[in-house]
Parts: sequence; C-alpha cells; structure tokens
Amino acid sequence: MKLSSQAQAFVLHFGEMGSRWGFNRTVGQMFALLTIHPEPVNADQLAQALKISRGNVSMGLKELQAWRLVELHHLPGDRKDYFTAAGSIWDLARTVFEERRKRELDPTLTLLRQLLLNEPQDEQEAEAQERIQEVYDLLELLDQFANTLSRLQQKDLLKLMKLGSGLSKLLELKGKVKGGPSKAK
Amino acid sequence: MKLSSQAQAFVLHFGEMGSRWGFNRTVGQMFALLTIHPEPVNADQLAQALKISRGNVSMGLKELQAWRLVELHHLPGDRKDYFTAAGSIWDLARTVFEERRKRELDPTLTLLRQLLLNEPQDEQEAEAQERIQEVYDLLELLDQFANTLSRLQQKDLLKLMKLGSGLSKLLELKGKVKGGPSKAK
DNA sequence: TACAATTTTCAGAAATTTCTGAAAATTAAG
DNA sequence: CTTAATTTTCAGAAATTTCTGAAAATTGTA
Repeated sequence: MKLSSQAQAFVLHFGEMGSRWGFNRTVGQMFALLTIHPEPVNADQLAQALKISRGNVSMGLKELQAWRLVELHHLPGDRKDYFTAAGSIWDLARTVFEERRKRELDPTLTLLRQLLLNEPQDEQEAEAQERIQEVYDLLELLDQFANTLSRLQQKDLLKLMKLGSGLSKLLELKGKVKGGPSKAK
Repeated sequence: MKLSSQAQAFVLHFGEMGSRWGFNRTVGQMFALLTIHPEPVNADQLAQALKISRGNVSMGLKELQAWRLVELHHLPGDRKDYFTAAGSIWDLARTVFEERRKRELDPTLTLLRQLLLNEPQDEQEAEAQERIQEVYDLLELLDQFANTLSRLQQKDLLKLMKLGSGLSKLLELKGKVKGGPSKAK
C-alpha cells in the first residue's frame, strides 16, 4: 500500500490532532488512513504504511473497535482480517461525537450526582454544593442536548447547522405559532 | 485554605477528567478549585491546597489565563496576585467550548483547505481528494454551527437545549411560517 | 537607588503514555 | 490432531508529558 503525498499529509495531521480528539497518535493515523482509503486494509498493510509495529496496530484496531469506528471484513481466500471505516463521514462524526459525550460528560455527571446526595454539614459545604449544583445542571442539560443532536436525522441536523443567524429568529417563533411545538419544561 | 471533603472530591475528579477536557491534571484541579471557591485565591494557597509546587502553580495559572478562564484580582494591602474563575458557570462553559473549537477544528480546517488547493495528479489522488472534501465540508459546517451556538444569548441557548424532541418539530416549521426566518442557503 | 516580596523560568527528575517485538494464544484448513 | 497462518498480549524500552525547586527576573515600596 502506497499513500499519495496528499493522503500522507492527511494521515500525519490526524495523528497530530489525535490526542485532542481522544486517541493517541497512531490510532489517529490508522483512523485517518481507513477514512481516506475506501478499500479494506489489513493489519500488515497498516503497519507497513504507517511504519509502526504489528503489535501496535493490533492494539490500535482494538481501540478503534471500542470506539465503533471500524468494520471487519473478510476477503474470499484470504485468512487475514480486513478493516474499513464504519460508514460515511457523517456516521463517523456522529460516532465520535457520541463516544466523546459518554467519556467526557457521563463520569462527571455520575460523580456530581453522588456529591449532591450528601447533606451539607456546614455553611461552607452548603455554598460549595450550590456551585456543584450549578455545574451539574449545566452539564446535564448539555448531555441531553448532545443526545438530542445525535438522534436527529441527518437532514434535520444539516438544516439546523445551516441556519446560522436564522437560529435565533427560529427560536423566537417557538410557541408563538398555531400548531407549533408545545412549550417544553 | 482547607477544602471540605465535597470540594476535595470535586477537585480530584476534575483533575482526572482534565486530560479529556484539554488540560493536564493539575490545571484541571486548579480550575475546579477556583470554580467551587468563590473567594479569590493566591498562588501559595493553590500550591498548599493541591499539594503541588509553586512553579507548577505558576505554569498552570499561565495556561488558565491562555484559556481565558481566570481573572486576576488584587486585595488592598497585599502584594500577591489573587485569582477567581472568570464569570459564571455558563461563561466558563462557553469559554471552554470556544477554546476547544479553536484548538480541535481550526488547525484541521486550515490543513484540509491547503490539501484541496492541489490539483490531483492521478485517479488515486482524485478519489482521496473527494473524501478530504467530504471531511472538510462536514468540519466546516460543524465549526460554523459551534460559532453560531457560542454567539447565542444565554436565554436562547437555554431554550434550544431544552427543546428536546421539540427540536425536529421546530425544524419542520422552518420556512413554512408567514413572517418566519427566511431560508438560509 | 536598594531591597524585599513575589512571580516566572527552565533544567533535570519523575511520572505517564506509547510502542516494540518476541512469545503465547487463537483460528482455520487438511 | 497437526500444522501453519494470523492475531493478541504484555514486559520492558522509548518517547512524551508533567512536575519540582532553585535561580533569575520582575514588581512595588520606600
């Protein structure tokens, strides 16, 4: 497998950005490669193209599977496992988005919920709990919103994202229109 | 400065989560402490409360300033610098969101834009460019949407996030209502 | 200016994460 | 069952990130 210099640059960049997106350099590179390369690729090809060890590829694929970002394929007459990116670019983005929501929000929500169960023992703690409650409310709302977005049909999501400044105008309409959506909360 | 066990747990958790949110453990802890502690805190107090070195505190504060998450204060008759979290929880969340958009999206958009300037030299490259274009279009749209959300008034943002399943209903309305927002391209 | 208080810097130490490669485990075919 | 192909594991090595603490720089006061 040879990568064009375009592909090379794309892959290397996704490696660099990897850590910001929640995976390490080689996992980022593997993901990028599978994303620009439409044909299924096996582990040896990945190792060769990215110049990393076979063991590292195995671990990276395991992680990409945990993220549900890759699909396993088999080619007739070949015992090797072949991989492709799972679905369209939009599917991939949605999956990364959901997975990050889970990893970045859920553990914190769980902890804060526990903290809020305790009765504050003094004025100091009562004050701290107030702030914790504020953080909790906000993260909970964010979490629900992220969930709502994940569940939207692609065409609705596209419509929403393209609204731009039309979004606030649309929000003004809410509840003011006969037969429109009813007031939430 | 003594932290209640509540506060302690909160701070430690934000330390653990720190890396997922874009900063390291101690920066996460410092941010958490400033968030639950309403009164201004100086560097020595941070070092003492978090049991880290003075130098580390200095570096962490520099980073929090780069993120625009802290505000500097001075107490009369005290030469030390005092810090608080910058603004309300909502302000902080908005700042983190904006800052992450910049760090996670912008560099990639810049690179992809450059890659798309090159004329593809062969069929292989043309195909790769198609995929790069798809990724670019999606990230660009995401970037703009994130910008739109950042600029929304808090009350509109709240309204939007609380819509839940009402969101798709509201989207159906778009363009169908006399005097409603005009169709965005 | 001189001086003490305070903050910043940064070289090296410590901690953590990632990677390699050989050995172990698994899988499929005969 | 045996064998060969393939994948996984994981101990230690390498790379990277974070942290410390002493020295240098800066700041405010007199």
